[in-house]
Amino acid sequence: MNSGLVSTSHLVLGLLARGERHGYDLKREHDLRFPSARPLAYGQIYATLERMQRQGLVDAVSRERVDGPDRTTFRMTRQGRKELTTWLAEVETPAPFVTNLFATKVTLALLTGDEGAAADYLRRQRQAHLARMRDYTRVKTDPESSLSQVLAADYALSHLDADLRWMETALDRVTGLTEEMP
Amino acid sequence: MNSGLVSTSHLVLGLLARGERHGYDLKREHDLRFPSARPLAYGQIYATLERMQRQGLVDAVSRERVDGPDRTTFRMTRQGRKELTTWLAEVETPAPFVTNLFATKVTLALLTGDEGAAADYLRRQRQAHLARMRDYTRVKTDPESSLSQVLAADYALSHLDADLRWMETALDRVTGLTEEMP
DNA sequence: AGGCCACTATTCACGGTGTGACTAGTATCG
DNA sequence: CGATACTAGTCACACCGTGAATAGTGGCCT
Repeated sequence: MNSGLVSTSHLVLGLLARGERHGYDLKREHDLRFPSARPLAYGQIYATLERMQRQGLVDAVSRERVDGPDRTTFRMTRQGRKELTTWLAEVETPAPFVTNLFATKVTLALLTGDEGAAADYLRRQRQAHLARMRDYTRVKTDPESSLSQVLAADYALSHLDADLRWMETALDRVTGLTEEMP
Repeated sequence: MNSGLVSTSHLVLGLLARGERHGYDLKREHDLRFPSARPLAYGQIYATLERMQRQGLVDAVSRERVDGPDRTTFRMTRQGRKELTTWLAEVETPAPFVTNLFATKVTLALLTGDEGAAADYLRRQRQAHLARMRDYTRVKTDPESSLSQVLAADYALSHLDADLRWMETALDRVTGLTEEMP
C-alpha cells in the first residue's frame, strides 16, 4: 500500500489551476490548504517548477519586482491543464505489491535468528502506535480542532488501527514460535 | 502515514546478516523472502551496495570468477551489524503529518471548482478499491496461497478498508455539497 | 540616525535514489 | 553451430529533496 504518495508536480499544478502564482506564493497556499500534509520546502517548489517548465507543463509569465526581491510568476500551459485534469480523474490503482515495514523488520529479525528481538520490537511498536492513536483521539475530541484536522485524524486513526491489528496477529505468531523452542 | 517505506540499505543489510553475498544473489534472495514486496531492480542493489561501502556498512570481500562473469562478494562490517540491530530495534514513529492522496485529489478538484469531477473520482476510486479487495479476499480463501501471501493480503485488506471508509464519508460530504448548489 | 531583525523571494550545490540500456561470460538445446 | 537464456555487473542519467546562501525591503527600538 503506497497509495499515500503525492507527486509534487501535480500538487503544484493543482495550486496553479486557479491562476498565476510565484514560488513563494505557492508554498504559502500549500501550507494553507494542506496544513496536515507532508511539509513542502521552498527549494522543492522552485526545483519542481523548473522541471515542469522543461516538460512544458508551466510557463514563466513575468519577472518583476513588487515591494521586495524579484519574483517570477508561473502559469499552467494548456498541456499542464490537460495533465492536471487527467490526473485528477485517474483512479489510483492500489499498488500490486504490499509494503509493510513492520513485516519486513520482523522477517529480517527472524532471518538473523533473533526471535526475541522480533517479539520485542512488535511489542514496542504496538505501544508507539497506541500512543499515537491516543494523540489523534485527543485531536478529534478537542473542540479547538479544525474540520480538516479532524478528517486527517480520522484517516490516520483507521490506518494505525489497521497496522495494529496486523501487529497483534504477528505477535501471537512470533511468541507462539519462541515458546515452542526448548 | 508513510510508515510503509523500507530503505533499500536496511533491506540489503538484513539480507547480508546471514553471510557474504554478491549483488545478484541478494536480488534473488530478496525476491524469495519478500515475494509480495515492492520489486527491487538489480541496478538498485549495486548502487546501494556502493553507497553502503562508502558509508562503511559493507566491505567488498573478494572479486572472483565462478562459472561465469566476475562476481564481487560483500559482507557486513561491524558498523553495519550495529546499524542493523539498531534499526531492527527502532520503533517507527508514525509520521507527524498525514498523507492522504484521495483527500489531496478531492481538495484540488474542488479548488479548481469542479465538484462533479471530485464526486466522480471518489465513486470510481471506491469501485477500484472494492475490486482490489475482492482480489485479496480471493487470495485469502485460495488454499494454494502461501502463509506470507495471506498475511500480506490481510494487511492490504485492512488498509484498503480504512481508505474506503474515508472515501464514503468524503463522498457524502461532496455530494451533499453539490446538491446544495442551485 | 543607526543597527538589527523579520519577512519576502529565489538560487545553488549537493547527495540520495532509482531506471534502462548496455556489456560480457557461460551453458544449453535443437 | 547458432540462438537463446541465465549469470553478473557497469554506466549515464534523471528525479527528488535539503540546507545554506543571497539579496531586497520595511519596521522597530534606542
